[in-house]
Amino acid sequence: MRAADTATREPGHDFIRDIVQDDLASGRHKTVVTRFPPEPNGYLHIGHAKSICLNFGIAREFGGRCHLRFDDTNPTKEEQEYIDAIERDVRWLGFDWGKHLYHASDYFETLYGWAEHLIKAGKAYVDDQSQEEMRANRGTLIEPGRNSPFRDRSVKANLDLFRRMRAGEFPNGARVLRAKIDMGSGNINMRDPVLYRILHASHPRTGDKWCVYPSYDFAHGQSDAIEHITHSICTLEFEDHRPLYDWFIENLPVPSRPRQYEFARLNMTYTVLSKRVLTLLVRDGHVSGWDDPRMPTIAGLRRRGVPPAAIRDFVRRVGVAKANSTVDYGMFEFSVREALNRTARRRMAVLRPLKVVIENYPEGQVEELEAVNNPEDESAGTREIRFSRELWIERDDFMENPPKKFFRLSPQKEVRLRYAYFLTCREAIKNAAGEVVELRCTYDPATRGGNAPPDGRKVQATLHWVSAADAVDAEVRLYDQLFAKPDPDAANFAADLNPNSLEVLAGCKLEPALVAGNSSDPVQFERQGYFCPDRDSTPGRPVFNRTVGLRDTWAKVSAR
RNA sequence: UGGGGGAUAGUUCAACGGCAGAACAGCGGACUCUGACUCCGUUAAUCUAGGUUCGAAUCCUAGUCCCCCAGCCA
Repeated sequence: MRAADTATREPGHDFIRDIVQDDLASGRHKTVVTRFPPEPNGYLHIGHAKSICLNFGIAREFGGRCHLRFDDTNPTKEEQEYIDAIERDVRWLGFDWGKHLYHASDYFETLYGWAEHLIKAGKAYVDDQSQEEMRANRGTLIEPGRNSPFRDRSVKANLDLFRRMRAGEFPNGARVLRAKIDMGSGNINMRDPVLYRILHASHPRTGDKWCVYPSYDFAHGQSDAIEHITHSICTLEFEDHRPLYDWFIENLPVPSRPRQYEFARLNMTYTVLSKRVLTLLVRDGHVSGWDDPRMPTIAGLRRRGVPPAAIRDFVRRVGVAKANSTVDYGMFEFSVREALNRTARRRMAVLRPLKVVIENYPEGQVEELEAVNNPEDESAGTREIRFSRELWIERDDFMENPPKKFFRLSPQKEVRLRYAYFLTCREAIKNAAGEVVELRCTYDPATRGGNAPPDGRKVQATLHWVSAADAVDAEVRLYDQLFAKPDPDAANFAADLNPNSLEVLAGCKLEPALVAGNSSDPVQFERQGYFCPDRDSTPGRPVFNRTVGLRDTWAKVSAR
């Protein structure tokens, strides 16, 4: 596991870490053992990252270990692709399960034996009711259920039927194995929950060996016990499964007694973290795939250029508690910018180009000017950038009739070209439609390198630019929120999709250093944001993704 | 009308009977060859009503509001 990136900060504690600490201090446990238990039926998202950081983080902080365990009890929904993606994403986030990679399916034989154990103890029975009958007899939230007519079968009959279920004698849905607990319980999970169902389906790991599969409830706690998990940490919706979790631990000859603790799952504004919805977004083509840079999946964030350290930092800031909450997306962006600011090389790129011709700059002359790679990191060094008579600047950096607070270029106004010269706009040339298509400007040779001239003249703005003769054309993809509303409706998510979540810019002008070396590292386009090369790039056509924009005070001021 | 949880600045999280604090967001300023970064300042909260106590966010009582549970999903 990688060293804490937050070493200089408070260690950070929460009610779960408090419990772990107490259990260690009191001697209840010698070491802490946690687990991250994904079901391989989709890709991991930022909500899972919270659980991953919690479980692996606790193991690291308290000198214990954390298992990666696939909760693969439903072969009708699970696929090898997801298994591979999950392993890749957990590793990428910076965590390592060592040799502790497990699957609930590793325990199918043991689990099956424990089911027979329950039958022999008179605590489980085979139920022949149809799904509809079971539902009808389960009662409601306020009315108790009714016992199944098959509830009092003999142990012998139950054993025989259950073994024939396993042998494949019955079709899907014909019978289930149920625990005999209490159909009158106020907790619906205790109303004779299903332990095994018949599923004639091929499993990614066990193939066709089984046609009965344990339910989540019958597999999870027992898997924890087999692995000697000390603290089984899950989300709030499993809180009322805990009595059932404990019931199995108490009624089965399990090798250890894990305990379950629940915390509130992560929610973010403008974001849906529901595997069902994410799956539909992919399936119905609303996004290009699980790793579409607009997706809140780990794979999407990675392609977007978000560093794993930013995700860890975000999760740490959000904290762990039991109250349902929705985190402001801005808090995530803050963590992303903070991580990138320290590490990203600075480069210049013009996204929406406007031609500048410097009338007093000699035709054919080219100069090499020195530029800093990262002001936050001197060891990143410097690079040379070429300057010439014709340049590209950002369209947004020129206004013919600027408002009062506009510091950038306008007719007769002087600005600095970053690392180059002071530049004054002399004339804006328009096309027939009245659009500005070119700026005629002059420069001051006394300001070489961007330094203030001897007369002490100052300038209000510094613009980025790219030499036209040297610029590399590129495609740049700008992303906005996938959803237009801060609280999208998961039940009808398509209606809340942001139609402008992707903006593709062609003909962007890059400084050549951006395509030299073929690096996949994140970069800052100065004054604009953090970007990273996309895997769609080809040698002739680089493609960049905007990870996140820079904080933009001007945009806020100009909007008022 | 059942069972299980939860309510502290706009947001997220602390405070574990003893001065309600942080981060993000906001606002104002300083600095600046990125309207970035950084720095400084600042606005802003204990769900309600009672009670116990020298003292209550914290303990007790009664309410209010919010979330989860009726898959052979996890």
